[in-house]
Amino acid sequence: MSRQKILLVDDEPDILEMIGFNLEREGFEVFTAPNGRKGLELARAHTPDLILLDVMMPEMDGMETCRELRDDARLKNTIIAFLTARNEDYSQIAGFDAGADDYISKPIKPRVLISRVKALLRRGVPAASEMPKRDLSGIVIDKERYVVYKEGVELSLPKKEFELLALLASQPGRVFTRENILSNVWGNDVIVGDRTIDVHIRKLREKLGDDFFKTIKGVGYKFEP
Amino acid sequence: MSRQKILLVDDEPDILEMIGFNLEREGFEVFTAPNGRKGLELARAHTPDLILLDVMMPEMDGMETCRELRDDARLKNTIIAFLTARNEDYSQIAGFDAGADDYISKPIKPRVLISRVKALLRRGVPAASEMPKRDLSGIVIDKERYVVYKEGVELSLPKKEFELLALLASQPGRVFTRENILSNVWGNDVIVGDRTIDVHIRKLREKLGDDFFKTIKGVGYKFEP
DNA sequence: CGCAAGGTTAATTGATTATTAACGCCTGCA
DNA sequence: TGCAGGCGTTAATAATCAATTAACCTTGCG
Repeated sequence: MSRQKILLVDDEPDILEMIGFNLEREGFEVFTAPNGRKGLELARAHTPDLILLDVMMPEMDGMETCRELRDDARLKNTIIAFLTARNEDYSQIAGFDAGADDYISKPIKPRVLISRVKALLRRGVPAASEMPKRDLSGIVIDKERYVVYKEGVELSLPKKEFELLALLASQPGRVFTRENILSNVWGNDVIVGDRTIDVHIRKLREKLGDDFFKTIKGVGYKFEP
Repeated sequence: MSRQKILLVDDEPDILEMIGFNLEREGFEVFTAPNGRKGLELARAHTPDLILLDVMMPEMDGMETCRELRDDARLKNTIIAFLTARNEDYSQIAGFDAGADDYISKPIKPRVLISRVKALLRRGVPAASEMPKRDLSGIVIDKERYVVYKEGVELSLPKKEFELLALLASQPGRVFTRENILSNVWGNDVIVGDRTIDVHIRKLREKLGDDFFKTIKGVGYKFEP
């Protein structure tokens, strides 16, 4: 197999050099671009396996670039990871449903980055996605802050509601039985009635929209973008 | 809390020892059995928290064992994970609906297995699912999502219909008697009239196409791709 | 033809979930 | 301390949808 190609897009030359150097040392073929437009060009020219995209860039930012990348059939399946400054306001990101596969916070130690990159390439899916959980639906769940963004609008849900949402959304599409839900959100030894779950589901539907939560009668609930 | 108990059932002594050793080193209380029958005994004796079940075994295979385990009230809630050889033909896996909670492919690195096991015990829900999706001539059955795709189009069937389909499709071509069907989909102690099955079959025919369900008069029904 | 086995349809029953309101229980705060 | 408000829970009721049945129809075959 030929070397795997990585495209690195960031407006800071230092970052490009530093990360690029480390990736190359690991045997990857690295392309770098200082802005979205150039990045797009290179992506189309080389169809990289992975694209690391800084979110904040002049001229054409990460979000915009990502969307355009996703519009290119040949890049549909390319893994795209956003590089974000730590503590960046996720509500900025939440609004855009650009289609990234993972978020990586800067600054990041080269070794850590390398292993994230390798994991992404190996699995095709974000490993332990560091940050906001995208759900291809304008809904972002930030466990760290106990906050949910719906189309960029911040909602702060009560604990149970949040945890229920987080559980369902952890595997969109998967049906969780009431049993599943109880043992995960409430714990194995707590006894609460079945209706309790319904009520919380209802509150979530109220706040996030009915369509996201599907009832499978006699089976359970699932979250669908 | 006392140590969590894990029952490991596999006919290969090497595997038993290897996995068993690793699980014990992690602090679990491990029981091992070389076949389904022994496994069942041990399960009843110790009510483990998790059962790892090899699918292919002489004497009493994983599927069969699983079904029997599920029939035992005290083991109703025990987590059962199947160990399957990679690339095993899932169409062979009638245990599709035998009631397994997760599928784990062998060979698997001990470290990976351990983390899967821990996740299962912690969450009671499989993390990244290797649950088989049955694909037969344009019909895909996804038990995890409780959804069926017909030529890519998503259909969500009611519980009984879904289970009936899953049963028939678990062994395409094989005839299931009405008795078979009743005991698998409805359970041994439920009494329903004869026409009930017909009606469900009819609904399936309506939704998936007449041709898939063949009636063998005086015998039963079968599913044919 | 007449029976046996299934097929069809629509109505009925039954189970499960949705909804709403109410009740404690905390927490924060004057 | 006592009040206000948010949260989690439950109970009661309504609404929804699946499951079942009953009644009748069709088909194949002796």
